[in-house]
Amino acid sequence: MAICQLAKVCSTKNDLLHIAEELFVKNGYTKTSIEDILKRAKISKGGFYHHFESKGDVLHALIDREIHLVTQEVEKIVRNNQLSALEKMEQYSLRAWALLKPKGKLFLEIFHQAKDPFINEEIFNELRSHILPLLVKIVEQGIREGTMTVKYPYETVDSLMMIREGLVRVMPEIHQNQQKMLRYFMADKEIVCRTLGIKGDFISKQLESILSAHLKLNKVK
Amino acid sequence: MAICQLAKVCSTKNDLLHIAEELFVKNGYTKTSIEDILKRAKISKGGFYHHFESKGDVLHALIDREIHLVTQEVEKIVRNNQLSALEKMEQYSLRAWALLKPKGKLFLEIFHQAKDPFINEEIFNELRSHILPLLVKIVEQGIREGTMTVKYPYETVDSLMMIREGLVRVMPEIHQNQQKMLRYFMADKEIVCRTLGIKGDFISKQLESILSAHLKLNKVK
DNA sequence: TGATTACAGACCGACCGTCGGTTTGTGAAT
DNA sequence: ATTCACAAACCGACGGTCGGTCTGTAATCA
Repeated sequence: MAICQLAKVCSTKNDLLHIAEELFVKNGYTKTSIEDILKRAKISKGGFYHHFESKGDVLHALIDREIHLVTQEVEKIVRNNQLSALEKMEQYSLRAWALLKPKGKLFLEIFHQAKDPFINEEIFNELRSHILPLLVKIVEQGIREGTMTVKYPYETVDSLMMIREGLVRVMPEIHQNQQKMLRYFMADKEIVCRTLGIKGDFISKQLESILSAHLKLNKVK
Repeated sequence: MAICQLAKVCSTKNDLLHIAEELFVKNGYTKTSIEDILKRAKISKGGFYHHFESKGDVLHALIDREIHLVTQEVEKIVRNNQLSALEKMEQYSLRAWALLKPKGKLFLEIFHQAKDPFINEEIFNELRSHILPLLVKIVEQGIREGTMTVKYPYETVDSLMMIREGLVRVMPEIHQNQQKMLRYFMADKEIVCRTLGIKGDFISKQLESILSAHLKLNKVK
């Protein structure tokens, strides 16, 4: 019975999170009122505020949940002793570009493009505090291995992340044109190579797969 | 009398703009209510909405005004036939970093650091649509002159602007530490050189002046 | 004098968040 | 088994803020 009660508790909170996620994605954060969530969840204001401190609290919970997932993914890459720094950076880059897909599965993927400055700011800060240190480790490894030459690893990686963040903002515009998308992708690849002092080819094998995924998704549209 | 009347009109509207600017900078856009502005301007709601369509309209007016100024400045640099592409880019870079000063004069300079995601989004889009094409012209000139090597000028410059935009967001953090500031500045310089394929030194003469300006301002703090 | 301009201020509706109160479940004492 | 004490989950009316609208009005101009 105690377990049942606990399950009920979690279920309600999860319901709220789930519904909020759906509405936030569908209508945007600012345009979604708490009452909208209540209506769908068939719960009262009091019930809502029993589980969450504020509307922003729900957003935080959603973002935290997914940032955690992404962080774990990146950590797995960084900790893999089998991989060279180049391979690690390649895997991360592919993952990051996958995040820019027009139709993702994660809340982040969709939400990051929701044009809601509040959310973008939140996600940007969270990614910066969690992912940035991990990427710096990769670059430091690259420097040790002699495949990268970077004077200011932390600041450079930070800057590269800012580009990705900026790309998210302009993605709606870019997605409308496959040629554009391709150019931005190639430019990004070039920028990463140059800023990190990587010589030779980088991201070649899986390039087509990720690109074709983008293009396919655009065709479906 | 007609002139007097017209002058009165402009004066009231300018008063509103001026007060709004002050309050926005001081308390942030979202935290400044229209009534705050009315109180200071000693005007009624009706008066306000006679001159502006909405709260956002005031913001637009303020941003537009200053974007126009910045655009003119950059245009002056781009159109100066005396300058090489490198010199133009150098001048722009210095100007851009001046924008990151903790205490600027322009509304943009202060406001850009106001932590209000809405504003940053606005300014980002405006800068992108007005400044980006101008910078692309510089890079194209650089390519013609053989001092720059860029495969995707538009996308690359776009990315560089995204970095500057991102820097604005984290400036409050960076400004607290002179060493940090210096590293970010140097990293930025390096990134610009590498991504644009610039060989040799870039931004050297005026480097100290702009840096010392930053550092002095920090000391005063 | 009629029309337009430049305001004044009451009012509206949407929204976030609070608060006192109720129900439901839980564990212990009787 | 029943009662009691207590806490967690939940209800919904309400307060207060804020952006925006609407009607009224005084001055000015044609």
